[in-house]
Parts: sequence; C-alpha cells; structure tokens
Amino acid sequence: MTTATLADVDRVRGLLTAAGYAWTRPRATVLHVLVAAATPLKVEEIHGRLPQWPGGRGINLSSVYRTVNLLQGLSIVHRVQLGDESFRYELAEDFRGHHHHFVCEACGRIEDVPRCPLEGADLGAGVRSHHLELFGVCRDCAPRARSGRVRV
Amino acid sequence: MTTATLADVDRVRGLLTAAGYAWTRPRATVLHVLVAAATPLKVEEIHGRLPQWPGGRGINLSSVYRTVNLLQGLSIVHRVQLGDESFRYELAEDFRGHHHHFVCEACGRIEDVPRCPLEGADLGAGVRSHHLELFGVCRDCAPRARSGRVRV
DNA sequence: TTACGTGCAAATGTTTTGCATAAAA
DNA sequence: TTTTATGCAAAACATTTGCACGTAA
Repeated sequence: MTTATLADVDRVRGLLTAAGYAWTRPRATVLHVLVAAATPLKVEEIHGRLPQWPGGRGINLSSVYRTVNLLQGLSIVHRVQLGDESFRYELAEDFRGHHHHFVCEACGRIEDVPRCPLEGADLGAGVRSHHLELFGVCRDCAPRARSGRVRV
Repeated sequence: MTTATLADVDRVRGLLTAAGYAWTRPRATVLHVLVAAATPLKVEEIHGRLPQWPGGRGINLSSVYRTVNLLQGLSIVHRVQLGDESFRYELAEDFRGHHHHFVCEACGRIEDVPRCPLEGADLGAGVRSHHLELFGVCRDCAPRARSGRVRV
C-alpha cells in the first residue's frame, strides 16, 4: 500500500485532460478529498469534506456522484463495498497500491490491510480480480470485547 | 460447499419456533426458494420465484424483505455483495458450507467457489470473518473473450 | 464562443416502516 | 383470544437524470 500525495492530483489532472475531460473545481476538490482520505469514503462523506468557497456556495451532491463515476470509469478511483448499504470510493490501485480493508464490527473503524492474504494463491482459471474484506474486532475494541462490554 | 435440501427447511422451522417466531406461509415459501437456489438471490428475484396461491394472491415484497432480515438476524441466511447495487441472500454457512462466489464480468453468471483460497492463511489478529468475491471470465465466455467478441 | 460541466429539482431503484387487517399460537 | 405477522401505501435513503445556466477550453 502506498500513501497518496498531492502529486497524484496532478497526475489525475493529466489523465482527465488527456481523455478530453475538463479540469473543474468540483473535480479538483473531490480529488483532493480522496487523496487526503485514510479510508474509502461514502459519497455523502466526500461531500461533507468539500470546502465551501467564498459566497457560501458549495458543490452539489450530484456533481460528487458524477465525479466519482467518471473517475471510476477511468480507473482512477475504485469502488468498495464494506457490508453496508452505500458504496465507498478510494484512489485506485495504481495510486494507492493493492490492499484490502479490515472493518471493526464493534466500532465501525476501517483499517487498510496492506498485505494481500491471497498473494500467491491459486484462484482458478479465468479469475482476473478479487474483492476481499476482513471483519473482526480492532485492537482498541479487543479488551472491551473480551470483557463482554461491546457487542459484535 | 454443501447442497441445501428440504430437510433444511424443517431445521429452520425448528430454529424459528425455538426463537419464538411463527412459521408462516411467507416465511416457508421464501425459505423454499432459498433452499432451491443455486446462487445468492436479490430480494426482487426471491419475490419473482414465489408461487402465487389460489385466488391470485401472492406474497408482498415487504414481507420478503422482513423475512430475509429476520433470517439474517438469526444467522440462517447470509447477505452477499457482488459489486452491484443490491444485496443478495443465500442460506448461511451452517447449511451450505463455507464458500465464495465467482462472477463472470462478461455474462453476469455467478458460480459457487467451494474451496476457500484463504484456507490456512494468516489474516491477522482480531479477524473473525471475511468476504471474498472473485471476478473474471467464465469458461463459456472465455473463447469469445479471447476473440474480442465480448467486453469485460 | 462553443462544448462540456454543474446546480437544482425531479425521477428512479432499493429498502424500511406505520397502521389496519389477517393469521398463528 | 391474544399476539405476532402480513399487506398495502407511504416514507426514507442512495443514486441517477433532464434541463437551463455557467464555465473551462
């Protein structure tokens, strides 16, 4: 797993313009949020982290949806399902490296799992990609889980 | 992986009544559909497979939702996410055995993967369960994929 | 200046819920 | 007969879309 940097924003800008798409304020700010994010985010969360610019105007939720869909189509962002209802988005493997996620069932916290447990495994003919998510109890919750004070 | 049988219906009936829930027509028919299903089903698909009984009356979609939610809470059914918008449901591990799914990106077909590629893998401390889905091109689509006649 | 992107509001699809009725226990 | 489940309709979400206006190229 790799940490995303501001250089990635420039790289994406290059990809977008090369593909004939405009570099606009909504696209740039959504990208900044994704680059800064430690975990995959719901569209609503991305939207909540977007700055309002002078005049109290902000970016519309639809534009965030349109942006993540566009970036997903260009393989710049990756869509993740972590067991609940909404999709989450993060920078694609090319930027962040191949990794998975661990979800704490006690506190909801999401952690990156940088090492793929399937490395070297034989997944069978025809398999081109995989989704793997791990669930359990994180270090912080483990003591309380043992004492029965949290429900997982 | 194990194939579900009609005996499973009785077993579930026992679990439900033991937990204080009634054995009703909607619950029984939903269960029959799940037992007969070869792959995890969307609620809409379960609903579409339910028989209408004499008089043209059928089971309401809400009741199917309520049933799968109830059965999920009792660990009788398991909720699966295969990359698209809706949840799919199948009988839980206890009935069908631990397995995963392969999704063909060319034709959409879902296949059971009876052998867990994570068997024996070290998933790290605190991990209690995992979701793994494999994506690729199935045997039927592979020749056409090679000739470039399908888009994956 | 022209094409493309965005805001806004309405539409869509999925899932949940309130309430009166129907069916299990 | 009492409690619990169901049908139906409406609500609650998540996401997409049509269209007039704004803005990047």
